[in-house]
Amino acid sequence: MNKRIRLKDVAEKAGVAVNTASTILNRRPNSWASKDTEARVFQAAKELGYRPSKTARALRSGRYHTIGLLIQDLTNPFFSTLADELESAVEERGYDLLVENCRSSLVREKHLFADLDDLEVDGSVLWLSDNEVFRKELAEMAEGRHPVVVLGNGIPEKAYPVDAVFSDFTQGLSDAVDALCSLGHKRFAFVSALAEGQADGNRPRLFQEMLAARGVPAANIDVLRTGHTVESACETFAAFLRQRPDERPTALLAMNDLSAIGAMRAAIEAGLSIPADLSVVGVDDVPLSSYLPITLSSIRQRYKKITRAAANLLISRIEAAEGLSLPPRQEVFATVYTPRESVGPTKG
Amino acid sequence: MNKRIRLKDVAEKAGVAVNTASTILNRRPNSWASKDTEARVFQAAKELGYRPSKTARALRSGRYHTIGLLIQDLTNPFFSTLADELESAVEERGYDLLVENCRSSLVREKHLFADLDDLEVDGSVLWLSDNEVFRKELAEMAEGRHPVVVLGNGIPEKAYPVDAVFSDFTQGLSDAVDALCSLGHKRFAFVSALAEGQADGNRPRLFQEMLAARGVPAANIDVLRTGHTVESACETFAAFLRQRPDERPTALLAMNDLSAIGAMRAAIEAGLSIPADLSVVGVDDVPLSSYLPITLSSIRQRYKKITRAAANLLISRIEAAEGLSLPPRQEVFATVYTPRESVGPTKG
DNA sequence: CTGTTAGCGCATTCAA
DNA sequence: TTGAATGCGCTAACAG
Repeated sequence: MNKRIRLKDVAEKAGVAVNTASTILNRRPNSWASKDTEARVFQAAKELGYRPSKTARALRSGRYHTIGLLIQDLTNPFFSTLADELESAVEERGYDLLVENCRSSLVREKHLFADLDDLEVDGSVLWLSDNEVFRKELAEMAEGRHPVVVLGNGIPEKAYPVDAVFSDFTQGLSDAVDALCSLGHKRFAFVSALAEGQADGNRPRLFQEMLAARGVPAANIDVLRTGHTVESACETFAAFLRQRPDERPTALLAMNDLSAIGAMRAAIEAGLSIPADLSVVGVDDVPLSSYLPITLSSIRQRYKKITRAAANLLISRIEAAEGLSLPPRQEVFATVYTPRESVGPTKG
Repeated sequence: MNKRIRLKDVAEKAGVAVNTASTILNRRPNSWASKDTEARVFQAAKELGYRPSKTARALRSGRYHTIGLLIQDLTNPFFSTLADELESAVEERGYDLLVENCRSSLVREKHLFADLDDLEVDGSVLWLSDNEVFRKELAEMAEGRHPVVVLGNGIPEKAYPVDAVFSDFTQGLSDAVDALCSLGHKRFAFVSALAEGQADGNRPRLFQEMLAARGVPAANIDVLRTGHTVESACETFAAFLRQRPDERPTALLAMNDLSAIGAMRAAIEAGLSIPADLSVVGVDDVPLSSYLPITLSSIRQRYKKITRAAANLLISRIEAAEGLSLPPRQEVFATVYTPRESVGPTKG
């Protein structure tokens, strides 16, 4: 029944004009209204329970006080943690977070990306399936008035035309490889978790090069392509184990914790014990990893740092004076290898 | 610098008036515009790359084509799965989903709840920490024009004044208890995962009654209160195990999978083996549960059914003729006990 | 079948 | 210092 309270109602109750109320309630600096009127306006607003209409404000001002986050799969703890942290980060700066969930579909990703500047947000943070694929579109966005920052693993060879925050994969990976090699591992599997139709990127190569530098020939490395769900990693690795009863790898590195967990499960079901028969390392260091029945070694991403950096880059750009066009910036955070129970020496 | 394309631009290009363009683009039924004009309008819209402003549309129509979802903790796979499924469900009906994350804070929950009808949504789905606490406010919402459906575990003794979808806990719980008892378990622990300051509700009592019916005295049941994170469940149960080196429970039931995983971890670190020394049952059946190194027995909630039912109830109410006021409806879905590796016979 | 008009609630010129 | 207009982009009455 109670109709919506408008600014007009507040103004009337306080005995002032709407714009006066507006200026006061928004604490605009150039208001030299008397202390008394200010008090009256605030009082009226409070008594009436006035809530400004975000929609009207947005329509008028073109500002939404909201930032978007595009992620691949909300169901993946990595992304939900990322969303959670980013929400905290932007909220401190007075922004809401709007999550755009690709649900592991590349075509959905295309659509969401295309609709990005149609979104009611002031800017967006993007964790794309593959930044390279969108390089051209990103360049176009940089021209437009929709600020964007891309996130990702690994530093691109050529810098992107937009703000970016990356995890530097090499440090953590290198430490993991060192650890595995010094534990005597000689045969490796690499599980790259990818969406359907997605390219491998340079990760497998990076892994191979690191192992090569430690004397492990490419022939001793099996590269498995799986989807990025637990299920698919489990199935893929199970199939692999079946068709390879001997000459099996003794160490496995998966591109994310979910895949690592899936592969671990497949190994267990195949009768292998972890880490005695197979050492497993994941990537992301999802909160759950350290609480699994067999705790999972992982290459940790710095969630807090990444999200805070992204929030800062994006919001600074949003709030920068209109004309001012900042050059693209890039920040990089190291990853850290975190050994846990899932890694141990080879039996042999 | 490409300015925003407005409806007016499309209309001009097509040589019609704005409202004509509006009626045509929105495929309103009462438009008897000539096929030819229609084609011209669509063509113009396409060529110009017209994207209607949701903000303006919302301001004008009071409809947002968005529904809100209030959850306790996005980081908890149960809630992220719920969000994911609900998003699918409402999208099929042409709505977006806006996630409101309490981040495990009851005060934040209060705020989000209070701001609910300030939100730019047509209605909301609520998974509250405790429906009873909000009973009064829910009744008020039912009066207002913000449709709401509450979700939850367990059927309330007194029906709520709003639409509701519940998981019926008793079936699954009863089956779990049966299974545990027939495996010879005599001493039990109950881990109720709660936010700080949250009441236990009737769950512990329900559990005790079920066990009593099977001849297990209350003295054989330890009720542990923990937070709802893995960490807190792990710590709480670890502390419990330390102070109770003997007379330990041989079976544990946790109010959600995350707590079950935390407790499981604590048991393992205390040197117990699962299920030989301790059987563990969770609630929710989070997707990950069946892929853990020791797969977790769980009382499954029917995510798909729950979210679809919620979407139907809410959207039907939203789209119901203005005047028509539907009575509160309630739907209930059974839970199903899903035994896995974490449950086995007692050693003794 | 099409065009004109009047707001949705707010912020922001301008006068006063 | 404050009040009266203007319009953000769109939809929905109307009247043509």
